[in-house]
Amino acid sequence: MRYQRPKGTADILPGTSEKWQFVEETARKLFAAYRYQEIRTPMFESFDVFSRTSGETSDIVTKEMYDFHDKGDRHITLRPEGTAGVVRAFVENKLYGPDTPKPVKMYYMGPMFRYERPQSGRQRQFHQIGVEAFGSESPELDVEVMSMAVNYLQNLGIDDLRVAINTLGDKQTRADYRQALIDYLEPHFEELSDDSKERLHKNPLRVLDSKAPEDQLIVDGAPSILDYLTDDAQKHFDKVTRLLDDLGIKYDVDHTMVRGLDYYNHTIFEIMANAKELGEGYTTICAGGRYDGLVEELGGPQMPGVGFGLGVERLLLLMDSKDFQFPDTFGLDAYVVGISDDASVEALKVVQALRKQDFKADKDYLARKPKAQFKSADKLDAKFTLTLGDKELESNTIHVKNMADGNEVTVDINEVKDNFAELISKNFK
RNA sequence: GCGGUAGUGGUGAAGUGGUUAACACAUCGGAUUGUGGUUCCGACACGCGUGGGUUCGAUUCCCACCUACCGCCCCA
Repeated sequence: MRYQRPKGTADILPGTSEKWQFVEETARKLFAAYRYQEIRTPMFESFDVFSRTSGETSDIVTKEMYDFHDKGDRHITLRPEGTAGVVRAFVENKLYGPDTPKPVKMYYMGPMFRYERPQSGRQRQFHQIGVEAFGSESPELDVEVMSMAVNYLQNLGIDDLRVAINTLGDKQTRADYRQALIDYLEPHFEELSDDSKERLHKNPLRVLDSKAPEDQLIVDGAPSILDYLTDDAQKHFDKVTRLLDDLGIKYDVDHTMVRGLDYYNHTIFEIMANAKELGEGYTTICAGGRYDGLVEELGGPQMPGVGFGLGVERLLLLMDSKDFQFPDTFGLDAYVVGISDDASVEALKVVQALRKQDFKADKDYLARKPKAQFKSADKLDAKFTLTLGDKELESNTIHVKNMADGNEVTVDINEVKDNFAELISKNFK
């Protein structure tokens, strides 16, 4: 064991990669139905792209980012999330222009990087699937994005979902609320956990989702952001909840839910699922929200946006815990046994002919004895085992056996080479 | 970055300061010279995460490091 993979990375091996493909395929199909198109952006960006969008929250930028200087002394960051890069591309390629119909709807999937201590479902290289929609302030788009996320998870067999929503309102709302929160917390300063003492002035909203029990007590009595919404913010939020009701999407309003980033406004949401593999109770699998200021922040015009991201590793963990039945994609249709050097050559031709007909076919490449070859056929879960020996070679025939019921028949070899499907329907039930 | 637990073959694992590191599964070979999923027999650890130390001798004791898992910070 000379070399090992870097800390916090994983090899996705055959047997598991099929699950990934399935999850990705499901996303592509569903997102297409919503008219979202794929965008592929670089896996690394200039450090500034992320430091800018992450809003100076020092921990994220200094501690959690995978960054380095390249040979040209450019400060590079391996993307820690999808949104910033998509927004950068949106601006750089002027997708805000009149040529692109609004809203611009895009999705992405791929690896993301965070320099953190690995735990189950949290790795340094992990994968996200996400969507972003630009160019509409309508609450309807908020709800479309949410419903798409819910649909997606349901399609993957995750049904005991909890959708939690909240609003961060507009700038005015947040400024008012931030002050109100500080005013409330300051008298309790000494009772707060050390972490929350830190957070109080840096990012007071973060105190709200502290896990420390002593903080919980104080937070319970804290003012709610819902009482500080401006008229516009209130209107937006009301519309969102009404639309969710109309669509029959169940949700809870959690006024203590916040985001670590400054660019979010109005609707934010998290979708949680219940699985003991991911910890006690409901844990977040998907998170998203509206970010009307972000395009501008990266040098574009004033252009609203909304989106979500979800972690694929956690999703897969969840599906496994629910014993989700992935479609079987690696079953073999035919295994061709060749019982001599000559027969082996002919077997290769048969295998090729079958593959051309779109059957999954394979043969032995280790010059193994017939016995071992038949074992392989069984092991590989082949539906049919075709046998070629000197006997068959002479008469230009081939032996076909249905592995499920043991029925077998000897036929002209060209029947297999020309139309295997017809041969099966003719000879086997 | 901080704290805790662990690290033996392809896999699950037992075990000991000292000649051959259990057992099971898987794999390969044979019984059965052309038919599988059962059975029987046989083979299968460059040696016990890496490096150093203690010792006559270490996989077993000590130290450092690496990695995994759990918790904290963080969670875009």
